Amino acid sequence: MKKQKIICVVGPTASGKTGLGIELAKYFDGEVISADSMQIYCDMHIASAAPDDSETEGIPHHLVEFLPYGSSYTVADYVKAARQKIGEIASRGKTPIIVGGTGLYINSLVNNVEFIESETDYELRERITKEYDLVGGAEMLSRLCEIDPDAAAKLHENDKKRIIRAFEIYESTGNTKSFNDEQSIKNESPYDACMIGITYRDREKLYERINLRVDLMLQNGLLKEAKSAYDKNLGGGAVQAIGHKEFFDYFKEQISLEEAIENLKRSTRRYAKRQLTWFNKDERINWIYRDETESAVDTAIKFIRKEG
RNA sequence: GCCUCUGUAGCUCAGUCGGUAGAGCAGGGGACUGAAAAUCCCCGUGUCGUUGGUUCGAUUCCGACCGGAGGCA
Repeated sequence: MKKQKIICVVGPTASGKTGLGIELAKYFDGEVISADSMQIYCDMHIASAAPDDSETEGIPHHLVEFLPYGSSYTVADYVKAARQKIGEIASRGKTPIIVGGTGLYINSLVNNVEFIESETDYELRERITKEYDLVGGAEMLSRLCEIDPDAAAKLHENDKKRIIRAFEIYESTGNTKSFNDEQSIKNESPYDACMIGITYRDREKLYERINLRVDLMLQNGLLKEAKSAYDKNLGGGAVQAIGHKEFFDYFKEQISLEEAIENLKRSTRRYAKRQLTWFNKDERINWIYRDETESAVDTAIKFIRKEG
């Protein structure tokens, strides 16, 4: 079977992924699918740095700003939706270009991780969480060790979310997490992905860009957007967005605006670092360093040509 | 000009009654399979301002000098 060719543009926040994705789409007659866990939501256009119509130059962008603020979404949902979009774009004879910074989403899509067809059971999760809070992480981890020693060995007793999830999997499917993980990557990926990574060699330069971008967001009305998110007071994935939550303490009059802005810049820097950790271990990625190359687009095109 | 305080990690500062030093923040590294912009783990050697002196030994005590802050003139 011939594999579907796709292009993936990854990298830390503020590195220029969006712009590169659009340029590549123009060059290869493509359409963009976002791989960003925050750009999926509505009402956080500024904080999530979702592309403006003025930027996209008519290139269709998929999986962007389509979910109501306050709803929940999972990797499994994302992969399902992205696969469908890839199929649609390909059937139009266009090139699918995945652009985004959410490592988990990209990896799961490209590596063809197959998730079990089932909804998240929030009641079950809550029940296990209560148990965790009652008996503590060490006890929970040792219980996990009884049923799934492989998974337990990889977890730290403070890794609450993952310990809980391991029990969740066991109770809802009857299988262990390590068994499910193994099953999930049994089938070869239907995609032949050319991975392009974009960043700065000099970390300081990336951080300068981040600081600058935060200032720009503020000029564009970030504070107002954050305030309206704060007033909504809803749950869901969007409340975790960097760019809103940093202002919540300011709205509560617990910190100054300056402090909030500093916190926001710091959160963004740390996030960028985590993204780099994620992508750096992926050997398939062809890296472009913006501070060392004349034209990121030309370099990217060369990489893509080389891989066919 | 004189007096007082001060100079220790990128920043703010502890500390060593003389045996070459440690916190917070910043930062760095790693992990990641249904919350992932989330979550979790690990990481502190720096001419102790410079230079002389005392001492077995000085970042610590003494002197001079060079920065910084304040006070008196």
